[in-house]
Amino acid sequence: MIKIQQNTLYGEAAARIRDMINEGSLLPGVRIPEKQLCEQFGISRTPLREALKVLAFEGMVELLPNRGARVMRLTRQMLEETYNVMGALEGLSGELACRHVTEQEVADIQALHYQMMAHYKRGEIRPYFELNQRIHDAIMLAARNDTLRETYSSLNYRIQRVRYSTHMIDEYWDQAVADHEAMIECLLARDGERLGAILREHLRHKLVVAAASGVIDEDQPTAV
Amino acid sequence: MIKIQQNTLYGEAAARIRDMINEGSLLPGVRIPEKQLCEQFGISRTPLREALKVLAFEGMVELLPNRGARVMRLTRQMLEETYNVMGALEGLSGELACRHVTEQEVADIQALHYQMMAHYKRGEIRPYFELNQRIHDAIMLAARNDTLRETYSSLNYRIQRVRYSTHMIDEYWDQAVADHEAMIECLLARDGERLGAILREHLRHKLVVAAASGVIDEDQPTAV
DNA sequence: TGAGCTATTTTTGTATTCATAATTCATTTT
DNA sequence: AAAATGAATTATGAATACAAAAATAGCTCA
Repeated sequence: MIKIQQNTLYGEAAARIRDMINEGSLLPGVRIPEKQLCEQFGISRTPLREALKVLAFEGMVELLPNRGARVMRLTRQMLEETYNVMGALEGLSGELACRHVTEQEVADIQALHYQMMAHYKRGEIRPYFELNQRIHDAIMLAARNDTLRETYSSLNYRIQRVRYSTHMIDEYWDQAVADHEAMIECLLARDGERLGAILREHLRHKLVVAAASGVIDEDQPTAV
Repeated sequence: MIKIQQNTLYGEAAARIRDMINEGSLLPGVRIPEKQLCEQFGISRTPLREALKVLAFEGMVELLPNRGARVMRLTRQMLEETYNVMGALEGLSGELACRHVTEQEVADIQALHYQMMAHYKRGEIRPYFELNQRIHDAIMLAARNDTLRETYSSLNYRIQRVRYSTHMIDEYWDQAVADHEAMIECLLARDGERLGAILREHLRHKLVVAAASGVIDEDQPTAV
């Protein structure tokens, strides 16, 4: 099967750089040498630089005039800010989802939830995370607001690397699962206000976990 | 006074195109011919194209592969979506502002408020809008969350053209002023939750005004 | 030997050029 | 005459070339 390559070079490049940052092959604070990446991707500098512009706007890299691009460092402050904003957005997604969600979607989300619970009980963290993400995505989709979804997604990119490297402490994990139980109840009852509130709180808990995991650059630039 | 030209060509170009869209010299849906703008700005295509990438990410223009850039049209749907998201963000700004705002800032905001009220009583809509914007900005600043501010600002760009062209009906104007009175009270009482709720509602009212003003492209693409 | 300056190299920012896809216009055919 | 096809033109996407700024290295001189 031939993949239809609708994507432009700069879009492709942006995606790859994003992945590299999230996977840790490009470390926070380090310079991104255009030439090297061009060779690596087999493209010229023009589309690569366009990609960097997009990523800069996303907040993945910072562009210093005449001094090139650097991978944005996540300070504790920034992470806190981002989680707060994402909390507000997820809260809205919950409210809107309760208004627009279909029976079918609720059923699907419930199914995902039970699947997730199974992984939780077995202590399988990776699959748990996977399902968790899919549930949140499903709620976001049910909100029927693409602007919201894109805004959220853009912020989410920035902190993916933290999420990936997060390892759960049991206590927080239990709390997260409890949040999810309550979320399902709200969805069934179409209680948007409460679902919104839970989602906001839910993100606040996640922040604590992320902060504890120690992947954050403290505000004073540590080397690298 | 010499303006410090820290800005790059692409940043300058992006700003100018933004302004052109907001002022109406580039109309929704029309193609943006690269060559023409290059001549107009006196720059080459490279920085201009970089500018378009940024604007595309902001949601000001849409980039169709091999078919160039078009000014994004504001459908009713999009406007509604955007106002919802901005409402959530302003709501958060209110909550955070009540936590972080200084006495001095509250006093400044109050001063702006009274200034605004004076214009309201005199029916001076332009200066009223100006002060109104500054009050919201001040609250946003008091929230001490740059991520929030930038996210909000990016969405705000998209709908500036609607705001500019909005003419107030007395009824809505009265409502807006009432909202503002309540906002000041909340700020003084540091009642973040209520301030947040008011701001969310406040934006909902603005949507009604914008929708009524008829500057929106309906979802079915009208010519142009 | 070390500090400061200059020259060289490297890298970034911008312009130009080349290739390819889309659009337009003319011609042909039904 | 209208529709369809194909050639010419134009615009976009990407690569290369050039200019300017920053980083580096080497050199001089105290």
